[in-house]
Amino acid sequence: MPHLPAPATRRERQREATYDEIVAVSAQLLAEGADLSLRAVAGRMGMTAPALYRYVESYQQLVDLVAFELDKAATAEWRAAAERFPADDPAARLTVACVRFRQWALAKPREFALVFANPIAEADTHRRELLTVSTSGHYFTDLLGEIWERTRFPYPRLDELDPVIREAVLEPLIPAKSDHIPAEERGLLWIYMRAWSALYGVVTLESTGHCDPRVIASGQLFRATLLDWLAPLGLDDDRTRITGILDAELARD
Amino acid sequence: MPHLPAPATRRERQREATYDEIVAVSAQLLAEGADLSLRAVAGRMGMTAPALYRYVESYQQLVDLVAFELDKAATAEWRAAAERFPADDPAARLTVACVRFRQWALAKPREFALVFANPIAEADTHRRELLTVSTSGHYFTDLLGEIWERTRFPYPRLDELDPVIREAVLEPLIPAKSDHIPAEERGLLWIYMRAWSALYGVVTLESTGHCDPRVIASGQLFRATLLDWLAPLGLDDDRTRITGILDAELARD
DNA sequence: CAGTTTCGTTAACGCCGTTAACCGTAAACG
DNA sequence: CGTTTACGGTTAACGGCGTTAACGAAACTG
Repeated sequence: MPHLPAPATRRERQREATYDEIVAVSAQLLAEGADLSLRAVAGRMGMTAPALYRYVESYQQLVDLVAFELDKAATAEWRAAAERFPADDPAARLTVACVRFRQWALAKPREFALVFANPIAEADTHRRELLTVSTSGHYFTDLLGEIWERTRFPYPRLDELDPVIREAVLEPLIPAKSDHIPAEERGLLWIYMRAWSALYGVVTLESTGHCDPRVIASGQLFRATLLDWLAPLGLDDDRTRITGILDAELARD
Repeated sequence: MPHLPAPATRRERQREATYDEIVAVSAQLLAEGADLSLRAVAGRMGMTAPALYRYVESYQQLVDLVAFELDKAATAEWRAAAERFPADDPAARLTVACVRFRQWALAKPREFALVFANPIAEADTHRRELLTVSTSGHYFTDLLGEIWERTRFPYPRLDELDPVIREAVLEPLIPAKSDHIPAEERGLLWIYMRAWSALYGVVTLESTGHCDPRVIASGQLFRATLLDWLAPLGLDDDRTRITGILDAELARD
Protein backbone atom coordinates (compact mmCIF):
# COMPACT_ATOMS: atom_id res chain seq x y z
CA MET A 1 0.00 0.00 0.00
CA PRO A 2 1.93 3.01 -1.29
CA HIS A 3 0.68 5.95 0.74
CA LEU A 4 2.83 8.22 -1.30
CA PRO A 5 0.91 8.30 -4.58
CA ALA A 6 3.73 7.77 -7.04
CA PRO A 7 7.35 8.76 -6.39
CA ALA A 8 7.19 10.72 -9.62
CA THR A 9 10.61 10.52 -11.18
CA ARG A 10 12.37 7.32 -11.95
CA ARG A 11 15.43 8.23 -9.88
CA GLU A 12 13.33 8.69 -6.80
CA ARG A 13 11.71 5.32 -7.27
CA GLN A 14 15.08 3.65 -7.61
CA ARG A 15 16.34 5.42 -4.55
CA GLU A 16 13.33 4.34 -2.55
CA ALA A 17 13.90 0.77 -3.65
CA THR A 18 17.51 0.94 -2.51
CA TYR A 19 16.40 2.15 0.91
CA ASP A 20 14.02 -0.77 1.09
CA GLU A 21 16.77 -3.17 0.16
CA ILE A 22 19.07 -1.71 2.80
CA VAL A 23 16.45 -2.31 5.45
CA ALA A 24 15.62 -5.78 4.15
CA VAL A 25 19.25 -6.87 4.02
CA SER A 26 19.88 -5.43 7.48
CA ALA A 27 16.94 -7.31 8.94
CA GLN A 28 18.15 -10.45 7.25
CA LEU A 29 21.64 -10.05 8.73
CA LEU A 30 20.25 -9.54 12.22
CA ALA A 31 17.96 -12.53 11.84
CA GLU A 32 20.96 -14.68 10.96
CA GLY A 33 22.76 -13.63 14.11
CA ALA A 34 25.41 -11.67 12.23
CA ASP A 35 25.97 -8.16 13.39
CA LEU A 36 24.82 -5.13 11.55
CA SER A 37 27.65 -3.34 9.77
CA LEU A 38 27.88 -1.04 6.80
CA ARG A 39 30.32 -3.36 5.09
CA ALA A 40 28.16 -6.43 5.58
CA VAL A 41 25.04 -4.71 4.34
CA ALA A 42 26.82 -3.23 1.34
CA GLY A 43 28.51 -6.52 0.56
CA ARG A 44 25.25 -8.43 0.50
CA MET A 45 23.79 -5.79 -1.80
CA GLY A 46 26.67 -6.16 -4.22
CA MET A 47 28.06 -2.77 -3.35
CA THR A 48 30.99 -1.40 -1.44
CA ALA A 49 30.64 0.22 1.96
CA PRO A 50 31.28 3.85 1.02
CA ALA A 51 28.35 3.70 -1.41
CA LEU A 52 25.99 3.44 1.54
CA TYR A 53 26.99 6.94 2.53
CA ARG A 54 24.84 8.14 -0.35
CA TYR A 55 21.86 6.90 1.66
CA VAL A 56 22.87 7.22 5.28
CA GLU A 57 25.24 9.66 6.84
CA SER A 58 26.65 7.39 9.50
CA TYR A 59 26.47 3.94 10.98
CA GLN A 60 24.28 5.22 13.79
CA GLN A 61 21.80 6.51 11.25
CA LEU A 62 21.66 3.11 9.61
CA VAL A 63 20.87 1.64 13.01
CA ASP A 64 18.15 4.21 13.57
CA LEU A 65 16.64 3.55 10.16
CA VAL A 66 16.62 -0.20 10.70
CA ALA A 67 15.28 0.18 14.24
CA PHE A 68 12.41 2.31 13.04
CA GLU A 69 11.47 -0.15 10.34
CA LEU A 70 11.80 -3.16 12.63
CA ASP A 71 9.49 -1.45 15.08
CA LYS A 72 7.01 -0.76 12.32
CA ALA A 73 7.09 -4.33 11.03
CA ALA A 74 6.85 -5.85 14.51
CA THR A 75 3.94 -3.61 15.45
CA ALA A 76 2.14 -4.71 12.31
CA GLU A 77 2.58 -8.31 13.43
CA TRP A 78 1.18 -7.66 16.91
CA ARG A 79 -1.67 -5.68 15.48
CA ALA A 80 -2.55 -8.46 13.05
CA ALA A 81 -2.53 -10.98 15.88
CA ALA A 82 -4.63 -8.70 18.08
CA GLU A 83 -7.21 -8.26 15.37
CA ARG A 84 -8.39 -11.79 16.00
CA PHE A 85 -10.54 -9.92 18.48
CA PRO A 86 -13.11 -7.37 17.35
CA ALA A 87 -12.47 -3.65 17.37
CA ASP A 88 -14.95 -3.14 20.19
CA ASP A 89 -12.85 -5.35 22.49
CA PRO A 90 -9.69 -3.26 22.93
CA ALA A 91 -8.85 -4.99 26.22
CA ALA A 92 -8.51 -8.32 24.49
CA ARG A 93 -6.54 -6.70 21.71
CA LEU A 94 -4.17 -5.04 24.13
CA THR A 95 -3.66 -8.32 25.95
CA VAL A 96 -2.74 -10.12 22.76
CA ALA A 97 -0.53 -7.26 21.60
CA CYS A 98 1.40 -7.26 24.88
CA VAL A 99 1.98 -11.00 24.73
CA ARG A 100 3.11 -10.77 21.15
CA PHE A 101 5.40 -7.89 22.03
CA ARG A 102 7.00 -10.07 24.70
CA GLN A 103 7.30 -13.06 22.42
CA TRP A 104 8.94 -10.94 19.78
CA ALA A 105 11.38 -9.57 22.37
CA LEU A 106 12.25 -13.08 23.52
CA ALA A 107 12.53 -14.56 20.04
CA LYS A 108 14.59 -11.66 18.65
CA PRO A 109 16.58 -10.19 21.53
CA ARG A 110 19.02 -8.50 19.17
CA GLU A 111 16.26 -6.73 17.32
CA PHE A 112 14.61 -5.83 20.60
CA ALA A 113 17.82 -4.34 21.93
CA LEU A 114 18.23 -2.34 18.75
CA VAL A 115 14.79 -0.81 18.97
CA PHE A 116 14.10 -0.55 22.67
CA ALA A 117 17.38 -0.71 24.58
CA ASN A 118 19.42 1.52 22.31
CA PRO A 119 20.74 4.31 24.51
CA ILE A 120 19.68 7.78 23.43
CA ALA A 121 21.82 10.61 24.69
CA GLU A 122 20.21 13.60 26.37
CA ALA A 123 21.30 16.01 23.69
CA ASP A 124 20.54 13.95 20.61
CA THR A 125 17.41 15.64 19.29
CA HIS A 126 17.31 13.79 16.02
CA ARG A 127 17.14 10.36 17.60
CA ARG A 128 14.61 11.61 20.14
CA GLU A 129 12.34 12.60 17.30
CA LEU A 130 12.48 9.14 15.83
CA LEU A 131 11.56 7.84 19.27
CA THR A 132 8.42 9.94 19.52
CA VAL A 133 7.22 8.74 16.16
CA SER A 134 7.57 5.17 17.36
CA THR A 135 4.94 3.03 15.73
CA SER A 136 4.58 0.66 18.66
CA GLY A 137 4.14 3.58 21.04
CA HIS A 138 1.28 4.93 18.96
CA TYR A 139 -0.40 1.57 18.82
CA PHE A 140 -0.30 0.98 22.56
CA THR A 141 -1.45 4.52 23.26
CA ASP A 142 -4.40 4.08 20.93
CA LEU A 143 -5.44 0.80 22.51
CA LEU A 144 -5.28 2.34 25.95
CA GLY A 145 -7.43 5.22 24.76
CA GLU A 146 -10.02 2.84 23.34
CA ILE A 147 -10.15 0.96 26.62
CA TRP A 148 -10.73 4.20 28.47
CA GLU A 149 -13.60 5.09 26.18
CA ARG A 150 -15.31 1.93 27.39
CA THR A 151 -14.36 1.52 31.05
CA ARG A 152 -13.77 5.19 31.93
CA PHE A 153 -11.08 4.17 34.36
CA PRO A 154 -9.86 7.03 36.54
CA TYR A 155 -6.85 9.07 35.60
CA PRO A 156 -5.36 12.14 37.26
CA ARG A 157 -6.81 15.54 36.44
CA LEU A 158 -4.32 17.99 35.00
CA ASP A 159 -4.17 19.96 38.26
CA GLU A 160 -3.28 16.80 40.16
CA LEU A 161 -0.25 16.17 38.03
CA ASP A 162 3.23 17.37 38.83
CA PRO A 163 3.74 20.59 36.82
CA VAL A 164 6.52 19.09 34.76
CA ILE A 165 4.43 16.06 33.88
CA ARG A 166 1.51 18.32 33.06
CA GLU A 167 3.66 20.21 30.63
CA ALA A 168 4.94 16.98 29.14
CA VAL A 169 1.47 15.56 28.49
CA LEU A 170 0.11 18.86 27.23
CA GLU A 171 2.93 19.47 24.82
CA PRO A 172 4.52 16.20 23.82
CA LEU A 173 7.85 16.50 22.03
CA ILE A 174 6.31 15.84 18.65
CA PRO A 175 2.89 17.47 18.49
CA ALA A 176 1.49 15.13 15.88
CA LYS A 177 1.64 12.30 18.37
CA SER A 178 -1.47 12.78 20.45
CA ASP A 179 -3.31 15.59 18.76
CA HIS A 180 -6.52 13.64 18.88
CA ILE A 181 -6.61 13.58 22.68
CA PRO A 182 -8.30 16.73 24.06
CA ALA A 183 -6.31 18.70 26.62
CA GLU A 184 -8.54 17.79 29.56
CA GLU A 185 -7.99 14.10 28.89
CA ARG A 186 -4.23 14.29 28.69
CA GLY A 187 -3.98 12.78 32.15
CA LEU A 188 -4.50 9.52 30.29
CA LEU A 189 -0.99 9.84 28.98
CA TRP A 190 0.31 9.62 32.51
CA ILE A 191 -1.42 6.26 32.89
CA TYR A 192 0.09 5.28 29.57
CA MET A 193 3.59 6.17 30.72
CA ARG A 194 3.20 4.23 33.92
CA ALA A 195 1.79 1.16 32.20
CA TRP A 196 4.39 1.28 29.47
CA SER A 197 7.14 1.55 32.07
CA ALA A 198 5.88 -1.62 33.76
CA LEU A 199 5.56 -3.53 30.51
CA TYR A 200 8.90 -2.28 29.23
CA GLY A 201 10.56 -3.30 32.48
CA VAL A 202 9.52 -6.89 32.61
CA VAL A 203 10.04 -7.45 28.89
CA THR A 204 13.48 -5.87 28.90
CA LEU A 205 14.46 -7.88 31.96
CA GLU A 206 13.42 -11.07 30.23
CA SER A 207 14.75 -10.22 26.79
CA THR A 208 18.21 -9.26 28.01
CA GLY A 209 18.31 -12.37 30.16
CA HIS A 210 18.93 -10.67 33.48
CA CYS A 211 16.77 -13.20 35.19
CA ASP A 212 16.56 -16.90 36.04
CA PRO A 213 15.89 -18.58 32.67
CA ARG A 214 13.26 -20.81 34.27
CA VAL A 215 11.37 -17.75 35.42
CA ILE A 216 11.47 -16.39 31.88
CA ALA A 217 10.30 -19.67 30.41
CA SER A 218 7.36 -19.82 32.78
CA GLY A 219 6.14 -16.38 31.77
CA GLN A 220 4.82 -15.87 35.29
CA LEU A 221 6.60 -12.59 35.91
CA PHE A 222 5.17 -11.12 32.74
CA ARG A 223 1.73 -12.57 33.49
CA ALA A 224 1.65 -11.13 36.99
CA THR A 225 2.77 -7.72 35.75
CA LEU A 226 -0.02 -7.61 33.19
CA LEU A 227 -2.67 -8.80 35.64
CA ASP A 228 -1.70 -6.00 38.00
CA TRP A 229 -2.93 -3.57 35.39
CA LEU A 230 -6.43 -4.94 35.00
CA ALA A 231 -7.79 -3.03 37.99
CA PRO A 232 -6.26 0.36 37.15
CA LEU A 233 -7.69 0.07 33.63
CA GLY A 234 -11.17 -0.63 34.94
CA LEU A 235 -11.10 -4.22 33.71
CA ASP A 236 -12.00 -5.93 36.98
CA ASP A 237 -15.23 -7.26 35.56
CA ASP A 238 -13.35 -8.73 32.65
CA ARG A 239 -10.71 -10.28 34.87
CA THR A 240 -11.37 -13.97 34.25
CA ARG A 241 -12.02 -13.46 30.57
CA ILE A 242 -8.84 -11.45 30.02
CA THR A 243 -6.85 -13.88 32.14
CA GLY A 244 -8.10 -16.67 29.90
CA ILE A 245 -7.04 -14.81 26.78
CA LEU A 246 -3.67 -14.02 28.35
CA ASP A 247 -2.99 -17.63 29.28
CA ALA A 248 -4.16 -18.94 25.95
CA GLU A 249 -1.91 -16.48 24.16
CA LEU A 250 1.06 -17.36 26.38
CA ALA A 251 0.49 -21.06 25.76
CA ARG A 252 0.49 -20.47 22.01
CA ASP A 253 4.24 -20.29 22.48
CA MET B 1 39.58 -5.13 53.72
CA PRO B 2 41.44 -8.09 52.23
CA HIS B 3 39.19 -11.07 52.83
CA LEU B 4 41.82 -13.32 51.35
CA PRO B 5 44.43 -13.30 54.11
CA ALA B 6 47.60 -12.75 52.09
CA PRO B 7 48.02 -13.74 48.46
CA ALA B 8 51.09 -15.67 49.55
CA THR B 9 53.61 -15.52 46.76
CA ARG B 10 54.87 -12.30 45.28
CA ARG B 11 53.74 -13.20 41.78
CA GLU B 12 50.19 -13.69 42.90
CA ARG B 13 50.22 -10.32 44.57
CA GLN B 14 51.50 -8.68 41.41
CA ARG B 15 48.91 -10.46 39.36
CA GLU B 16 46.16 -9.33 41.67
CA ALA B 17 47.44 -5.78 41.42
CA THR B 18 47.36 -5.97 37.63
CA TYR B 19 43.75 -7.12 37.73
CA ASP B 20 42.95 -4.18 39.96
CA GLU B 21 44.66 -1.83 37.56
CA ILE B 22 42.75 -3.28 34.63
CA VAL B 23 39.50 -2.60 36.39
CA ALA B 24 40.57 0.86 37.54
CA VAL B 25 41.73 1.90 34.08
CA SER B 26 38.58 0.50 32.50
CA ALA B 27 36.38 2.43 34.91
CA GLN B 28 38.41 5.55 34.20
CA LEU B 29 37.96 5.13 30.45
CA LEU B 30 34.22 4.69 30.80
CA ALA B 31 34.00 7.70 33.09
CA GLU B 32 35.71 9.80 30.45
CA GLY B 33 33.18 8.78 27.84
CA ALA B 34 35.70 6.78 25.84
CA ASP B 35 34.68 3.29 24.98
CA LEU B 36 36.05 0.23 26.63
CA SER B 37 38.52 -1.62 24.43
CA LEU B 38 41.38 -3.99 25.04
CA ARG B 39 43.76 -1.72 23.18
CA ALA B 40 42.75 1.40 25.09
CA VAL B 41 43.02 -0.33 28.46
CA ALA B 42 46.35 -1.87 27.60
CA GLY B 43 47.66 1.38 26.19
CA ARG B 44 46.84 3.33 29.31
CA MET B 45 48.57 0.67 31.39
CA GLY B 46 51.73 0.96 29.29
CA MET B 47 51.19 -2.41 27.73
CA THR B 48 50.15 -3.81 24.38
CA ALA B 49 46.76 -5.35 23.79
CA PRO B 50 47.75 -9.00 23.46
CA ALA B 51 49.28 -8.86 26.94
CA LEU B 52 45.79 -8.53 28.39
CA TYR B 53 45.07 -12.03 27.16
CA ARG B 54 47.18 -13.26 30.07
CA TYR B 55 44.44 -11.94 32.34
CA VAL B 56 41.26 -12.22 30.36
CA GLU B 57 40.40 -14.67 27.65
CA SER B 58 38.30 -12.36 25.52
CA TYR B 59 36.91 -8.88 25.25
CA GLN B 60 33.57 -10.10 26.57
CA GLN B 61 35.28 -11.40 29.68
CA LEU B 62 36.88 -8.02 30.25
CA VAL B 63 33.43 -6.48 30.04
CA ASP B 64 32.09 -9.02 32.52
CA LEU B 65 34.93 -8.38 34.92
CA VAL B 66 34.49 -4.64 34.77
CA ALA B 67 30.71 -4.95 35.04
CA PHE B 68 31.03 -7.05 38.16
CA GLU B 69 33.38 -4.62 39.82
CA LEU B 70 31.34 -1.59 38.81
CA ASP B 71 28.31 -3.24 40.35
CA LYS B 72 30.24 -3.93 43.52
CA ALA B 73 31.55 -0.38 43.79
CA ALA B 74 28.19 1.19 43.02
CA THR B 75 26.43 -1.01 45.55
CA ALA B 76 28.94 0.07 48.16
CA GLU B 77 28.04 3.68 47.40
CA TRP B 78 24.31 3.10 47.74
CA ARG B 79 24.83 1.12 50.90
CA ALA B 80 26.94 3.89 52.42
CA ALA B 81 24.27 6.44 51.59
CA ALA B 82 21.54 4.20 52.99
CA GLU B 83 23.39 3.77 56.25
CA ARG B 84 22.53 7.31 57.17
CA PHE B 85 19.49 5.50 58.53
CA PRO B 86 19.81 2.97 61.34
CA ALA B 87 19.92 -0.76 60.76
CA ASP B 88 16.50 -1.22 62.33
CA ASP B 89 14.93 0.98 59.65
CA PRO B 90 15.39 -1.12 56.51
CA ALA B 91 12.50 0.60 54.75
CA ALA B 92 14.30 3.93 54.89
CA ARG B 93 17.50 2.26 53.80
CA LEU B 94 15.81 0.60 50.85
CA THR B 95 14.26 3.90 49.82
CA VAL B 96 17.60 5.65 49.83
CA ALA B 97 19.31 2.76 48.07
CA CYS B 98 16.72 2.76 45.30
CA VAL B 99 17.05 6.49 44.74
CA ARG B 100 20.82 6.22 44.68
CA PHE B 101 20.58 3.33 42.26
CA ARG B 102 18.51 5.51 39.96
CA GLN B 103 20.82 8.47 40.29
CA TRP B 104 23.78 6.30 39.48
CA ALA B 105 21.97 4.94 36.43
CA LEU B 106 21.17 8.45 35.23
CA ALA B 107 24.61 9.88 35.93
CA LYS B 108 26.48 6.96 34.37
CA PRO B 109 24.28 5.50 31.65
CA ARG B 110 27.20 3.77 29.99
CA GLU B 111 28.16 1.99 33.17
CA PHE B 112 24.53 1.15 33.84
CA ALA B 113 24.14 -0.37 30.39
CA LEU B 114 27.28 -2.42 30.91
CA VAL B 115 26.08 -3.89 34.17
CA PHE B 116 22.33 -4.11 33.78
CA ALA B 117 21.44 -3.99 30.11
CA ASN B 118 24.16 -6.24 28.79
CA PRO B 119 22.41 -9.05 26.94
CA ILE B 120 23.09 -12.50 28.30
CA ALA B 121 22.46 -15.37 25.93
CA GLU B 122 20.35 -18.30 27.04
CA ALA B 123 23.21 -20.75 26.78
CA ASP B 124 25.96 -18.72 28.36
CA THR B 125 26.33 -20.38 31.75
CA HIS B 126 29.46 -18.56 32.73
CA ARG B 127 27.92 -15.11 32.43
CA ARG B 128 24.77 -16.31 34.15
CA GLU B 129 26.86 -17.29 37.14
CA LEU B 130 28.32 -13.82 37.39
CA LEU B 131 24.78 -12.51 37.28
CA THR B 132 23.62 -14.56 40.24
CA VAL B 133 26.51 -13.37 42.33
CA SER B 134 25.49 -9.81 41.61
CA THR B 135 26.35 -7.64 44.58
CA SER B 136 23.47 -5.26 44.08
CA GLY B 137 21.03 -8.14 43.84
CA HIS B 138 22.20 -9.47 47.20
CA TYR B 139 21.90 -6.10 48.82
CA PHE B 140 18.35 -5.46 47.65
CA THR B 141 17.32 -9.00 48.59
CA ASP B 142 18.71 -8.54 52.07
CA LEU B 143 16.94 -5.23 52.59
CA LEU B 144 13.67 -6.74 51.47
CA GLY B 145 14.17 -9.62 53.90
CA GLU B 146 14.81 -7.22 56.75
CA ILE B 147 11.66 -5.30 55.93
CA TRP B 148 9.69 -8.53 55.98
CA GLU B 149 11.05 -9.40 59.41
CA ARG B 150 9.44 -6.21 60.67
CA THR B 151 6.21 -5.78 58.72
CA ARG B 152 5.51 -9.45 57.94
CA PHE B 153 3.95 -8.43 54.65
CA PRO B 154 2.18 -11.30 52.90
CA TYR B 155 3.91 -13.39 50.28
CA PRO B 156 2.71 -16.46 48.42
CA ARG B 157 3.04 -19.85 50.06
CA LEU B 158 5.11 -22.34 48.10
CA ASP B 159 2.02 -24.28 47.05
CA GLU B 160 0.48 -21.12 45.65
CA LEU B 161 3.39 -20.54 43.32
CA ASP B 162 3.60 -21.76 39.78
CA PRO B 163 5.62 -25.01 39.90
CA VAL B 164 8.41 -23.57 37.80
CA ILE B 165 8.69 -20.52 40.03
CA ARG B 166 8.62 -22.76 43.10
CA GLU B 167 11.55 -24.70 41.74
CA ALA B 168 13.36 -21.47 40.89
CA VAL B 169 13.01 -20.01 44.38
CA LEU B 170 13.80 -23.31 46.10
CA GLU B 171 16.92 -23.99 44.08
CA PRO B 172 18.35 -20.72 42.80
CA LEU B 173 20.98 -21.08 40.14
CA ILE B 174 23.81 -20.42 42.56
CA PRO B 175 22.96 -22.02 45.91
CA ALA B 176 25.11 -19.67 47.97
CA LYS B 177 22.80 -16.82 47.09
CA SER B 178 19.92 -17.25 49.49
CA ASP B 179 20.98 -20.07 51.76
CA HIS B 180 19.97 -18.08 54.79
CA ILE B 181 16.31 -18.01 53.77
CA PRO B 182 14.48 -21.12 55.04
CA ALA B 183 12.57 -23.09 52.43
CA GLU B 184 9.13 -22.12 53.72
CA GLU B 185 9.97 -18.46 53.33
CA ARG B 186 11.23 -18.68 49.79
CA GLY B 187 7.99 -17.16 48.54
CA LEU B 188 9.65 -13.91 49.55
CA LEU B 189 11.92 -14.26 46.56
CA TRP B 190 8.90 -14.03 44.32
CA ILE B 191 8.08 -10.66 45.82
CA TYR B 192 11.70 -9.72 45.32
CA MET B 193 11.59 -10.64 41.64
CA ARG B 194 8.43 -8.66 41.09
CA ALA B 195 9.70 -5.59 42.90
CA TRP B 196 13.06 -5.77 41.17
CA SER B 197 11.36 -6.05 37.81
CA ALA B 198 9.40 -2.86 38.51
CA LEU B 199 12.45 -0.96 39.72
CA TYR B 200 14.59 -2.25 36.89
CA GLY B 201 11.97 -1.24 34.39
CA VAL B 202 11.60 2.37 35.31
CA VAL B 203 15.32 2.88 35.86
CA THR B 204 16.27 1.26 32.56
CA LEU B 205 13.65 3.29 30.74
CA GLU B 206 15.05 6.48 32.21
CA SER B 207 18.72 5.58 31.91
CA THR B 208 18.51 4.59 28.26
CA GLY B 209 16.52 7.73 27.53
CA HIS B 210 13.48 6.06 25.97
CA CYS B 211 11.28 8.63 27.54
CA ASP B 212 10.46 12.32 27.49
CA PRO B 213 13.50 14.00 29.08
CA ARG B 214 11.26 16.26 31.13
CA VAL B 215 9.58 13.22 32.65
CA ILE B 216 12.98 11.83 33.55
CA ALA B 217 14.08 15.11 35.08
CA SER B 218 10.98 15.33 37.24
CA GLY B 219 11.56 11.89 38.73
CA GLN B 220 7.81 11.41 38.97
CA LEU B 221 7.69 8.14 37.11
CA PHE B 222 10.29 6.66 39.41
CA ARG B 223 8.63 8.14 42.48
CA ALA B 224 5.22 6.73 41.57
CA THR B 225 6.68 3.31 40.89
CA LEU B 226 8.34 3.20 44.27
CA LEU B 227 5.27 4.44 46.12
CA ASP B 228 3.23 1.65 44.55
CA TRP B 229 5.37 -0.79 46.48
CA LEU B 230 4.76 0.61 49.93
CA ALA B 231 1.49 -1.25 50.40
CA PRO B 232 2.69 -4.67 49.20
CA LEU B 233 5.64 -4.39 51.58
CA GLY B 234 3.42 -3.64 54.55
CA LEU B 235 4.66 -0.06 54.80
CA ASP B 236 1.30 1.68 54.71
CA ASP B 237 1.76 3.03 58.22
CA ASP B 238 5.10 4.47 57.22
CA ARG B 239 3.74 6.02 54.04
CA THR B 240 4.19 9.70 54.83
CA ARG B 241 7.52 9.15 56.49
CA ILE B 242 8.92 7.11 53.62
CA THR B 243 7.50 9.53 51.09
CA GLY B 244 9.34 12.30 52.89
CA ILE B 245 12.60 10.42 52.79
CA LEU B 246 12.05 9.61 49.12
CA ASP B 247 11.37 13.21 48.17
CA ALA B 248 14.27 14.50 50.20
CA GLU B 249 16.58 12.02 48.57
CA LEU B 250 15.31 12.86 45.10
CA ALA B 251 15.78 16.57 45.79
CA ARG B 252 19.37 15.96 46.88
CA ASP B 253 19.99 15.85 43.10
C1' DC C 1 72.68 -24.06 38.57
C1' DA C 2 69.20 -25.81 34.95
C1' DG C 3 64.41 -26.02 33.74
C1' DT C 4 60.02 -24.26 33.53
C1' DT C 5 56.38 -21.20 33.96
C1' DT C 6 54.76 -16.47 33.69
C1' DC C 7 54.30 -12.17 31.42
C1' DG C 8 55.33 -9.39 28.19
C1' DT C 9 56.74 -8.21 23.21
C1' DT C 10 56.21 -7.67 17.81
C1' DA C 11 53.96 -8.90 13.50
C1' DA C 12 50.10 -9.97 11.18
C1' DC C 13 45.09 -11.10 9.81
C1' DG C 14 40.58 -9.67 8.98
C1' DC C 15 37.17 -7.02 10.45
C1' DC C 16 35.16 -2.19 11.29
C1' DG C 17 33.54 3.16 10.23
C1' DT C 18 34.92 6.89 7.61
C1' DT C 19 37.13 10.08 4.17
C1' DA C 20 39.01 11.57 -0.27
C1' DA C 21 39.52 11.45 -5.08
C1' DC C 22 37.69 9.87 -9.09
C1' DC C 23 34.34 8.52 -12.91
C1' DG C 24 30.49 6.98 -15.91
C1' DT C 25 25.85 7.65 -16.71
C1' DA C 26 21.29 9.27 -16.23
C1' DA C 27 18.57 13.24 -15.52
C1' DA C 28 17.79 18.33 -16.22
C1' DC C 29 18.17 22.26 -18.81
C1' DG C 30 18.93 25.97 -22.39
C1' DC D 1 19.30 18.33 -29.45
C1' DG D 2 23.67 18.93 -27.09
C1' DT D 3 25.63 20.49 -22.74
C1' DT D 4 25.89 20.58 -18.02
C1' DT D 5 25.05 19.00 -13.64
C1' DA D 6 24.31 15.94 -10.06
C1' DC D 7 23.73 11.35 -8.67
C1' DG D 8 25.39 6.77 -7.46
C1' DG D 9 28.82 4.14 -7.61
C1' DT D 10 34.11 2.87 -7.53
C1' DT D 11 39.09 2.27 -5.48
C1' DA D 12 42.60 3.48 -2.08
C1' DA D 13 43.71 4.60 2.28
C1' DC D 14 43.65 5.84 7.50
C1' DG D 15 43.14 4.53 12.06
C1' DG D 16 41.01 1.50 15.24
C1' DC D 17 39.24 -2.87 16.75
C1' DG D 18 39.64 -8.20 18.67
C1' DT D 19 42.46 -11.99 18.14
C1' DT D 20 46.28 -15.32 17.04
C1' DA D 21 51.03 -16.90 16.53
C1' DA D 22 55.82 -16.86 17.38
C1' DC D 23 59.08 -15.39 20.25
C1' DG D 24 61.96 -13.67 24.28
C1' DA D 25 63.20 -12.18 28.93
C1' DA D 26 62.59 -12.40 33.58
C1' DA D 27 60.97 -14.71 37.56
C1' DC D 28 60.13 -18.63 40.17
C1' DT D 29 61.22 -23.93 41.19
C1' DG D 30 63.83 -28.05 41.94
